[in-house]
Amino acid sequence: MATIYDVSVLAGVSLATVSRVMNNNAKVSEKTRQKVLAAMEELGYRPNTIAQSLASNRSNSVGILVSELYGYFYSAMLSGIEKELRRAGKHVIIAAGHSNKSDEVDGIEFLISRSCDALILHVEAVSDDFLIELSKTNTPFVLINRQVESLSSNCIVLNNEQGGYLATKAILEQGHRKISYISGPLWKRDAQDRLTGHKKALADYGVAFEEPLFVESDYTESGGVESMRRLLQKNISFSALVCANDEMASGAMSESRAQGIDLPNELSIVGFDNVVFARHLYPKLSTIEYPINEMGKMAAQMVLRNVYDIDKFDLQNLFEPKFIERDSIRPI
Amino acid sequence: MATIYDVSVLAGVSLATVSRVMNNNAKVSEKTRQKVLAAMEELGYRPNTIAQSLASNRSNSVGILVSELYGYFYSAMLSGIEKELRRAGKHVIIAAGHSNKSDEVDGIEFLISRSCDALILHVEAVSDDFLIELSKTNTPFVLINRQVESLSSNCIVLNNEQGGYLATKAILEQGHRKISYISGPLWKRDAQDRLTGHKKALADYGVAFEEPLFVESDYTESGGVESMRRLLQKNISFSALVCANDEMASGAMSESRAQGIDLPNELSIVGFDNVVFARHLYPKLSTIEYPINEMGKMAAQMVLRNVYDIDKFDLQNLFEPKFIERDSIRPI
DNA sequence: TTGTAAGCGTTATCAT
DNA sequence: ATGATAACGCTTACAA
Repeated sequence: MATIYDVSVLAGVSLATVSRVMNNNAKVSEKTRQKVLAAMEELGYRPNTIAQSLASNRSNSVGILVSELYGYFYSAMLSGIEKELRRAGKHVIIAAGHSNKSDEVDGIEFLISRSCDALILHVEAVSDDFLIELSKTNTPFVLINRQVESLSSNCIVLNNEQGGYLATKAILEQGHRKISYISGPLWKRDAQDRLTGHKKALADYGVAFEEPLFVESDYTESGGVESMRRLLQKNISFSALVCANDEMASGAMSESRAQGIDLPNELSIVGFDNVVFARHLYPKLSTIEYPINEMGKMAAQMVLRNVYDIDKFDLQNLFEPKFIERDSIRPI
Repeated sequence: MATIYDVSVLAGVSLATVSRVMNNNAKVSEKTRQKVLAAMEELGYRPNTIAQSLASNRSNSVGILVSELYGYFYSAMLSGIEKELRRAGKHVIIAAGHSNKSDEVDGIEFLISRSCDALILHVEAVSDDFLIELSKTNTPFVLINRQVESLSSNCIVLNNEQGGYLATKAILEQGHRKISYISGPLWKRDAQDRLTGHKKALADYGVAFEEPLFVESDYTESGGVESMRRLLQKNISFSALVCANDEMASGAMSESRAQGIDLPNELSIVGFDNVVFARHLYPKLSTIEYPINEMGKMAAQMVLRNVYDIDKFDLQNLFEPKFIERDSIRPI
């Protein structure tokens, strides 16, 4: 592999000059620039990025920590990040945190030891205080899906409350008044917010929130079937169901059908997240779109701007969900 | 950040000795080792991986090229790769090739310029000759889902023919004899192989392959609905349908239902790939499992063994699919 | 077993 | 505008 030295010899200039034309950050006469370019071309020269990093103290790489590599949600996020970063010539190093504290901490240390210029983190288990401490080190980061007050300008979040509101509103507008709700685990902020939105929508339409129609679950499909079973056992009627995510909606749909309920005629259902299989369900699930790909893209732009001083982006911290109408809601 | 120099001073030894205990590749007396370890601990020393790479000409990183970051298939593959590599202290750099030649070539060059020690490639557009040329450079690679004869020991592939065989066999065993087939694009090797398996199964059961029951499509959901429409228009009856992937099966199911066909009673369907939404379909789709996560893991092990000389793995090039029984096939 | 010192391929600070 | 040359933090002969 040709080095900068080979180029300088062939072009008959110094190392420094070659470096200058590569980074074009200093004045080089057009004539020598051409000589150098020609030499590079002839040698098929490729700068050694490792050496560049060592010398410049910049790795041009950003570390990404996601909970899992697997699945629609994270892959959409990664895809948004990678595309944007790659376009700017940066690259991504990826680690998984598996939603537990020690893996998350390990992952972060790993990424830092890899000399990442910045981090994009989707962490769940680590504490706010840990993140605040981390912000005092010299590796800047942005947080996706996590709101830490004192770091808020580096946080990118979805307006979950609004999403919860929209889901329930869509149901209410079709005339439903007896509406059950399957929630995510309430220790999670997003589950809380979605529920808050739900309640607000009910209030706006003058419908009382009824405790018996509510069940807290765990965001999984099996949680959905179990919750549906519980709801049905109570023997109180309801014509619609809002689920705090699509997984649970899928479970609830299976269980409903198993119990002989005709979907969507006897029961309207709405989900949340718009995961990929939502439109493969039967009936096709109406749900709330979670623009995670966009949010990943924004995270990338945020580091491009804050860390690499590429100033052409408008930054945005809060993303708005929107309602996706399909076939799972019927007027009453 | 503390450097190896700081450690050596504090421990009262030379740089070289510190390096030796880090890499424990040379004899160091237990006493000095302890001194060094203590010094590292005290300083919170973290080796600078960039400098290590430059000096050792090893980056401890492996480049991954996938067609897309987005979606279950690739995320499952990445997840398998990352987990295995990370455990060995290597890390992954990821690029996307978008199934087109120029992006694939760019991606590969990008990864090489990042000094990856090895590559794991899932490429579709690039030619065999290109890959053969690439194998002459000094960056070794393994190929997932691609068979190149002269590189076969570095190829990891699924036995697609066997998968096609199993899918059709499952249908045949339920007594079906009029079986239609929606194929993937036949310029793709996997589509060919799956079809070959299908034909072989038919032959084994003494059923003739009938051209009118065959349609070539494109592996997409909309291709599935369109193909189903074409099949139905022909007005020849069939009691079962095998689809060369789950996407098309999903499309075919929607279209069938739209045309008033009662699934699975009037039509049995089998898919291929076992993508995540397969079990969310209604009826839950019986399909062929594609162990892509395992294959990713194997790719990582291959690199670990061939490039990093970690010798504890049994390598395997061919993976066997298996039939997943769910609710979409009924006896005739 | 331990130390010395020459790289690794760049960048960046001085001079010129 | 260009050239020397000292870092950057580590590995690895070669000596001792």
